[in-house]
Amino acid sequence: MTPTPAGMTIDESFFARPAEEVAPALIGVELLHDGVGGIIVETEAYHDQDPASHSYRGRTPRNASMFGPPAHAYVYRSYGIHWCLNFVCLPGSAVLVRAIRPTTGIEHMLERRGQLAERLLCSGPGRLAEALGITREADGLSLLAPPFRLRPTAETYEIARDRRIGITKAKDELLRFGVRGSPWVSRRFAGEI
DNA sequence: CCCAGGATTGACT
DNA sequence: GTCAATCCTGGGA
Repeated sequence: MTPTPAGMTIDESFFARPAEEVAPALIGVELLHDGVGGIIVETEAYHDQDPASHSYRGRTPRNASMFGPPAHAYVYRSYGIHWCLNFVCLPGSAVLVRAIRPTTGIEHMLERRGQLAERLLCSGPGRLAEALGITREADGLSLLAPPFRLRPTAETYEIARDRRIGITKAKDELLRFGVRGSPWVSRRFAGEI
C-alpha cells in the first residue's frame, strides 16, 4: 500500500484494477467536483463476489454503472436521504469515497451543508456528496473529465486499514482505508496496516 | 403488485 | 449510547 506519487496522471488503467488495490491508492489524491473538494482521506473497497456490494446479485438498473467501464462514477441514494459517490474499478467492483479533507471551495460547502464546523463538512459519504454538490446527475460520468478532477498530491501520511462501516454482511473484511490519525475521517482507525 | 430494508446522518437520552 | 427520517430498489408473490 504505497501512496500514489504526485505528478502521476490518473487514467483508466489506474481504475482497471481490483477495488481493494485502488482504494488505498486513492488516499492522498485530490478530488474536485466543479472545482470544489479536497484531499481524499478515507475510502472503502467493494469487490465483485462481495456480499456487502450492491453488485453482488448482478446487474440491475440502479447498479448499472458498476458494470460499465472503469474510471466512472457510481452514485446511489442512501437511506432515501443521502447520495454516495463511488469510483468504478474492474466490472462489478467500486471504491466508496467516505471522507476528504476540504481544501477548495469551502464557502460553497458551507452554503450547501449549512453553517457547520469544518470538521463535519466532508467526514462521511453522505456529507461529502452534499458538500461537493454530487447527486444522481453524476452517476455514470467519467472521473477523468469535468466536472471531476483527480490529481495525486505530495501529501505525506500513513495508510491505515480497518473494517468497513455500516454494513451487515462481510463486516469483518478489512476493506476500509484511510489516513492514520487524521481528524477528517468519519471514524478513527484502530487496526494496523 | 407489494413492502422490507438499506455502503447514513443528526438529534436526542 | 438509541432512534427516526425518507425513498426507492428489487426480490418475491
